[in-house]
Amino acid sequence: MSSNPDTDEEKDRLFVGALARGLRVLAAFQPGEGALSNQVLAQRTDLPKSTVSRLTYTLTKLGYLSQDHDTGYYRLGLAVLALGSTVLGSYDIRRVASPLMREFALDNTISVSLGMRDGTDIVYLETCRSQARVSVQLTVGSRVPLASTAIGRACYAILSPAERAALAPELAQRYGGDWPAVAARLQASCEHYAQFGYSESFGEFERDVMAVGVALPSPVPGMPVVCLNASGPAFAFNAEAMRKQIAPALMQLARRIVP
Amino acid sequence: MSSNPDTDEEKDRLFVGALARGLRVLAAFQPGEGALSNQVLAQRTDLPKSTVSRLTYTLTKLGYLSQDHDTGYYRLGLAVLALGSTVLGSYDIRRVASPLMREFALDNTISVSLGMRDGTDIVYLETCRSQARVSVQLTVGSRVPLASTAIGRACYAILSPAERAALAPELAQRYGGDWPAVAARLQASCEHYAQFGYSESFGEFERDVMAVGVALPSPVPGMPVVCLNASGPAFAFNAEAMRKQIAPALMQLARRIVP
DNA sequence: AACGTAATTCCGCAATGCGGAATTGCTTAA
DNA sequence: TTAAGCAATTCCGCATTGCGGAATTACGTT
Repeated sequence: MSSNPDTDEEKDRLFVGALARGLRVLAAFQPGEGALSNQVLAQRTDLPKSTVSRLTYTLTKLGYLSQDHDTGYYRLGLAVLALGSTVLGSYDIRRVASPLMREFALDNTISVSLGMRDGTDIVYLETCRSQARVSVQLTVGSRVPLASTAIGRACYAILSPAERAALAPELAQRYGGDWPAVAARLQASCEHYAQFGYSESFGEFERDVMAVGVALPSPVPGMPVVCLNASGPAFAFNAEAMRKQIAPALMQLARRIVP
Repeated sequence: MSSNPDTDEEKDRLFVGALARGLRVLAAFQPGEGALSNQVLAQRTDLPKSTVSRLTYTLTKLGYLSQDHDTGYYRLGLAVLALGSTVLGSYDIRRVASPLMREFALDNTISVSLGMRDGTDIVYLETCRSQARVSVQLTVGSRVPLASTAIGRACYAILSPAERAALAPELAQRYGGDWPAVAARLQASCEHYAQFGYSESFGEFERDVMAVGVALPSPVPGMPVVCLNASGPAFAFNAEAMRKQIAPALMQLARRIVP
């Protein structure tokens, strides 16, 4: 009867399959999309139509989905937004960091972001954009790869050897044949971080975007590490400007956020 | 066996109780809180401890909760944040509105917010804060009452008579004995809106905070109405400044967002 | 009116999720 | 070191719940 893809979970008597299926429906919605039909939801979740109908009915009653009166299509409901903002509100560091980040973005005409590691990704907890236009408009909740971004490399640089060892299989799976080259660049970035106190990603994650990253000192016990990223367009910031001006300012911002 | 509080739902064969219970666990977390124990979750959700254990186990496996290694306490996971930001990303209007709102906040040294009606509340979809300190630090996902806020009154002002009639029982239930007085103020606000094109809330929702609200024209078909709010401290903005300077500028902003 | 398709509802079935009891794990006090 | 207290987890018998395929309904198009 079960349709979980993970056979370990199929045999896991503690796992609540109906809850998992319901969340799978919510997760079927992608950023930037509008409303989805039952059929699309069934396709994306690989669930039977009657199962999807029951789940969408329940989620709509609870406010996690809303149904368009005209088309019958579904979109994520405001109850989901409430949960999302509750997550953000649970990170104390954002209250301290946000005003300082806005000031930094203004003073330096650069975008600055705060993020946290989640597996081989970094998830943005806060982002303050400069007025300059850059290609990637990353927002809170966005995920970027750890291996090719300045913020990700800063996070990786302050992992313990045990944590890096635990992460290696996930990275290897993600990068496949490219992993040796990626690993070499990560190692070089660690050395750079150890020597200079910040990491770099110049045009590697996003073409023509220059970025530096810094880890916040003394993370809260029991919490994953949190890092800062400053990024701007290559036409406005050359490598020297990033190294001589932005990187020191970002390290100073980190010290102001966590004195 | 069911522990749903709504007896209609208990008898509703289409309703998926396990999903509802799982979401109830997620909704137990409040903004500004950190991690919660199993016991607190059981208390807040009114579910047996073994039920909560099973649900938190499932939610943790799926990334919707994360468990602190030291204390065993739970906090909302980053998968919830992803859903929250997907909600925001599904509102096209935010992409257009956000840059214009930031510019407005800067130019006028005032906070500006975009919100949508959800029952008798307004939910914030975007907020751009001025540098001036105000008491209420509302963020995306925040709910404010429709009846006592400028943005709420603007939303109410453009509801059809049928929509207002449908909303009246919910408002009556919310305000109880105060409802007649609240209804009178809402009615007066509608008349003000009809005459001037904006609504006011001077020190009514939050002491010493002056606010005006405007509905965006021609809402997207099938979408709830979206409104703007501009608010600042009374020491910086008296009634005349709000009426002569801010309200016209906000109406102009609305026209720039939806030409 | 007929057809096609999406969506919902039905219904028989048994797996799943329930909750109280039992057990485990941890901290604190004696 | 031992005992007690409490939170949290796991067990387990039970039957409700949720499943998915079939049937039905709803709607748009021809």
